[in-house]
Amino acid sequence: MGRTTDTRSRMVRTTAELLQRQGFHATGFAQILAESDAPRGSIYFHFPQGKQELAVEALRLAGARISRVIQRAAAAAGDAGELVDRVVGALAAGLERSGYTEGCPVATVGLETASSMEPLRRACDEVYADWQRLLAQALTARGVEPERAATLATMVITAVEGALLLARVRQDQAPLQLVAAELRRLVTA
Amino acid sequence: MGRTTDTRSRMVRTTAELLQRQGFHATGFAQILAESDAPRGSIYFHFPQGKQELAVEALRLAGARISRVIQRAAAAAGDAGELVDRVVGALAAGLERSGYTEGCPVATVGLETASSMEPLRRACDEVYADWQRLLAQALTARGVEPERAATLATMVITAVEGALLLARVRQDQAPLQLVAAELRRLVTA
Amino acid sequence: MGRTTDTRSRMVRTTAELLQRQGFHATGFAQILAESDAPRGSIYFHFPQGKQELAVEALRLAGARISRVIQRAAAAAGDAGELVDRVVGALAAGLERSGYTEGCPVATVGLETASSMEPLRRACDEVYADWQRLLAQALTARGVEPERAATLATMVITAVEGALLLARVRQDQAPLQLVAAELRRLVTA
Amino acid sequence: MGRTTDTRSRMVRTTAELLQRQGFHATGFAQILAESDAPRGSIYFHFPQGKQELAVEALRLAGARISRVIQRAAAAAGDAGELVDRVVGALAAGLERSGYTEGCPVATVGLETASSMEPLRRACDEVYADWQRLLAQALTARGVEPERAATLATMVITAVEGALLLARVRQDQAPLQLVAAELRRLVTA
DNA sequence: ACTCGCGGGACATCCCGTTTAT
DNA sequence: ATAAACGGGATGTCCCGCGAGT
Repeated sequence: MGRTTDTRSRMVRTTAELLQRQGFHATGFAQILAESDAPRGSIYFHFPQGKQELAVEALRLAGARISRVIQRAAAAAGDAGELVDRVVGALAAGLERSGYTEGCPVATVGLETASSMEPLRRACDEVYADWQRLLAQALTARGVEPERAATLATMVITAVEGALLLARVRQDQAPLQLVAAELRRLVTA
Repeated sequence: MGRTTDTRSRMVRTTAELLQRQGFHATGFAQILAESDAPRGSIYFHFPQGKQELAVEALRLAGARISRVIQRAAAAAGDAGELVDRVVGALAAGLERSGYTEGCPVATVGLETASSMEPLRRACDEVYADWQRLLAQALTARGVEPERAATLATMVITAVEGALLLARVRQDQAPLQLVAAELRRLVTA
Repeated sequence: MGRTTDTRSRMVRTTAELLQRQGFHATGFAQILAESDAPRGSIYFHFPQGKQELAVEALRLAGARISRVIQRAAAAAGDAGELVDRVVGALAAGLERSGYTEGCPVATVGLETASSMEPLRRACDEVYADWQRLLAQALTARGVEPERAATLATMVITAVEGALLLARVRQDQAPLQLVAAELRRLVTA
Repeated sequence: MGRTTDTRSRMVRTTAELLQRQGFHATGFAQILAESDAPRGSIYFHFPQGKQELAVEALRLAGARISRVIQRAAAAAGDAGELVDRVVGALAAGLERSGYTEGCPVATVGLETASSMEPLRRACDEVYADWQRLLAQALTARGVEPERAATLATMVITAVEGALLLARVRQDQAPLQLVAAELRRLVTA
């Protein structure tokens, strides 16, 4: 990590946004360079492995951002139900703010992965694993039995991921809210 | 006229498969033509609007296939829990059989959609709506109160969609099974 | 010639218009069929030699239309100056009416011709020769010495062709009017 | 930087030649690249707007070449008649040398322009305006009254443009020589 | 640390012409 | 006379990756 140049981190941030909105194959360097105002010559200096390397870093950045959302929710929430509410609320707000284009920052790439994109698949996997760990911890801290917490954390992630997908495709927050209500009951049962 | 229109439907079927595995932008005509053994000159005869038109038709076909899975599960299942089991089981089997490449046949495209791909987004939306209707009907037929059935149907779809995503990215059926168990309890409560 | 079908003559008329506006290479069958509302299967029934055959016929039709303009002007004009005025006036009106897209109906194709398009070049050549004959006749009939009439007819055609080109490119009738005035003086000298 | 930018100007020069001979729509990148021995990958580096941008530059280059012909003729010519002779002579020589394929370097493109090709139309317009200015200056310098010089300059251009068209279509220099003789008399009157 | 220019393959699209069947 | 389907080559465009030159 260390001290990255401005150009480099601007490229990563822009790429994260574009991957979230369009996926890997629809995102070209032309757009990345234009939106991050970076020079073409810098790509293979900063990212010798090319597009995949840049994408992996962008996915990690985007994943970490959501991790922080979960941590903040965990710090602020009283009970498990409120935790779910805060997390879903933050995601729903982002989706709506972006005109239903920015859902889960790793889902699109995760679904695009083929055998030639293993590093990307792995990066997505780690992001989900990280979120699951954080959620399970937060639930355990609220008195849920550890094994049950692990199960519930996975359930929350899957349902929210699916709800983000449906909400985006329908251009309507309803699925997110409906799922939030169900999950609230589930985790507080 | 020959034995035609065979070509056309072969193209649609092949495209459906490729969209499921790779998404829209990673799927090129070269691959579609090669795998469906179709002549290049026929593309714009059969699909004057080009790739999007073909993709819309492929998505509808793929959506209808899952609709039939749901209907068969509804016909065979005793209670609501068994219904969920059968649906998830079929999807999990497909995912595993394909080496974790064939998850939901419309999710990838749904997440790739930008403003210039409205017809695709709409097609995905309709597919999900259709599934939701079928599931809600099946639950109502098993004694669930209609409004609750609608909610549960959406919940089932979102959780399964998310589970298909996690399972694919993790290359492991565990999320699907875990979600199936939770949903079984939820719909039979 | 004889009695052509409706479809056939509609195709020729539409093609004439498109050749005048866009030239040969920019005019495709798709557009011809759409604008003439003709069925695709008719092309090679009516025009076995394909696009060039259709274009040759269209050029002849368009050439004959201008020939009639010249003949009408000759019939109505008093002196040679008025003759020039009437011809240029008709062409200028057509150019303006079409939003500066319809200049000379054969010039574009004439300039596009390569060695593989000999029939087209010849058709254009004949059109110009026809116009020159008609103009020379009309001038001779007004007392101009035959040899001089031939020269002046050619001069009128070249200057008007050039003026149509400049007027179109400039989107302004000025070059046509200026040229008309000069030619009037020239032919009445 | 190597010996670069050589490629770029070679592309422009080749394009100018092809536009003169075939027009815009008949000129493809394949031919441009082959005849200028340029790498395919450089097109959109040197000309981000694509074919139109390249064509505009080619038209300007070709226009400037004729401008120099006019300036040289003006420097060398004694009276206005000789000026016309020298200009027409140079154009006629080029036309004949090329086997009646290279007439006016901008006329074909000028006539092909549709609404989607505005930059091309404008480039042609400017070329003609430039020639007209140079010719008018040269005539004024030879004692012609300024307003009359402007008119005559336009007349010379239109007649020569038309003559280049007829000569090309007829594959015969006669129209050019005939027009040259008439113009000589006109400008020295 | 960064840039210019190359390199050439792939993309979706659209072309004109033909064949086979009415 | 027309239709349906093929046939495949060509179009302009855009892609990602590299290397020589500071």
